[in-house]
Amino acid sequence: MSTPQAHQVRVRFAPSPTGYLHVGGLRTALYNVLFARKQGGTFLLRIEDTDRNRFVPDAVEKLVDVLRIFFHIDEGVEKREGKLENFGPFGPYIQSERLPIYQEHAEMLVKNQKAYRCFCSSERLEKLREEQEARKEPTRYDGKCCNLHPDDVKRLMKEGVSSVIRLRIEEGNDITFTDHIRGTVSFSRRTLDDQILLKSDGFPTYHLANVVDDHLMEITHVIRGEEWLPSTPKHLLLYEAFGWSAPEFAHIPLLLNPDRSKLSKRQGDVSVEEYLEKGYLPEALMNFMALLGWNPGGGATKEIFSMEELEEVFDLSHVHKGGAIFDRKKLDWINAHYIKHLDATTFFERALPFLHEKAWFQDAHDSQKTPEFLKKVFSLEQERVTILSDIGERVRFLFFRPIIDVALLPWKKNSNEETQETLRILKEHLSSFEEKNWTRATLETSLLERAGERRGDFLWPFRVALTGEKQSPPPFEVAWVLGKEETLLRIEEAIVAISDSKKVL
RNA sequence: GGUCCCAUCGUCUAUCGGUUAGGACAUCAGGUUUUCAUCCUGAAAAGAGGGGUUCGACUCCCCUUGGGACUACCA
Repeated sequence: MSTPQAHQVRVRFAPSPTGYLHVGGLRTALYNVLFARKQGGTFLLRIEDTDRNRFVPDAVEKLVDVLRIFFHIDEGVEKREGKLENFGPFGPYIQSERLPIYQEHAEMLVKNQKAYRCFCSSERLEKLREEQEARKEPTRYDGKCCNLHPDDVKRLMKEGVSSVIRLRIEEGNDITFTDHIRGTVSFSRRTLDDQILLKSDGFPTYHLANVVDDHLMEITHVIRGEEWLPSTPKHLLLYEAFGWSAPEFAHIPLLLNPDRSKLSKRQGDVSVEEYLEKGYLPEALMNFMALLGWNPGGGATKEIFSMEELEEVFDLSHVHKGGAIFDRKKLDWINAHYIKHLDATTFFERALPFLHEKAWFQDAHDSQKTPEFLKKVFSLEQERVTILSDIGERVRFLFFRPIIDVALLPWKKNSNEETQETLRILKEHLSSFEEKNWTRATLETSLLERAGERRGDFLWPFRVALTGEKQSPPPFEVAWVLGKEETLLRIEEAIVAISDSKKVL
């Protein structure tokens, strides 16, 4: 006999496959994972695909792909050799593969009078609801079928009239439970509807499937979004009807749009895939999400947490109750912070694919696509990009010779002649450089020394000549990346440009 | 309409009856050997309102207001 694992914490993330992972879902998953790890428990993934009308091809595969970038899944579904597979002792973990289980359980409830067959058509239900709304009454099932004679049920079934199974909610005490985040929550039974458990197509509704699976999979803590709080009493009633003890609940606050409504597609990016594609780092995303609604408490002001640290300190008791606006600016800051702290090699490896995606990069010269060159470019970029897809955008002049706007060249009130003279001095100075001295440090030291007090006079035309821009990394760094030959060429072009402009005048 | 949840700077939040109500993002100002970025310093910025309880409430209770979620054969 194996020891009963009554005290073993088991939590689940149970998304429905919509085609992409919602950031709110990612945070729910994160809180589940953190809670599980802290307790030394198990985190499982269950797929709630019980709505055939919303079937999206490959959605489960996509979900699994994204999720595994962030978390290790102990039980559930994963891709092995490109194929979806259930793994773990309580499978299958995909609800559409568990239909008979739900059907049996629903029938069991009917047999025990805890549920009943309802033959009302969708049309009748819809009309009923409309009438109730018109009368400003609570919309709910009127109980037409709740006391059907067994013979009638038999007859209707025989005739093939489509039917659903509804939970029978009877008079009784208020339903009260303790939520880990909200404390005691209480609902009156009278406001509860006779919830549909099994749809006419034989698929379970969320309520049935969720309760049956959480019980069968021995889930100890249900950590889910606050939108489920109002249906928790129904779930509790279901556990009771089955004669099961219910798991513990923790309803975490919602993620909000800037206008404080539930975070939605309409008002910005909600798909985790999109954030990843834009170059938000998974670890930055985790850090940011953890802080939306949770903090370590105790007056701590630390804001940067690795996943390991989070697993260490996370605690449901420090989860906030109110919803949190998804603040993109703060995410940007955290992401930039993580990027800056990446070691150069890692940054290079992770940002490179984003450069390869740029259409303009394809037109760059082969010598500018070598790792040697790109590493120099990236060293200029690391402290300047917020998201990885920013890579290269601000420094295209490193790949393509800029067109010089002569008007931009002079520093402050300097004349064209003075500027041209400066550029000549620069050219001469740089020409004398030996190739082996063409390093970042040497260039900086040497140029600053040559410029002396007149830094602006020197560095400004230098920058414009090299970049064509008013804003750029320091010109000696740009020169270092470009190399001696290209640098001298660009300076010469600027000198010529000034001469040409004089002729026109 | 009904049920439930929530309420500290613009945003994320600390505070678990006694604090000059703290931090971070964003904003603004200044500095860091030219611009951008980084970095540093500083500034402005909050307890929705009304009742209680208490020697003392941001903190506990009630009401009001405001916001949100749910109210499908969707999850």
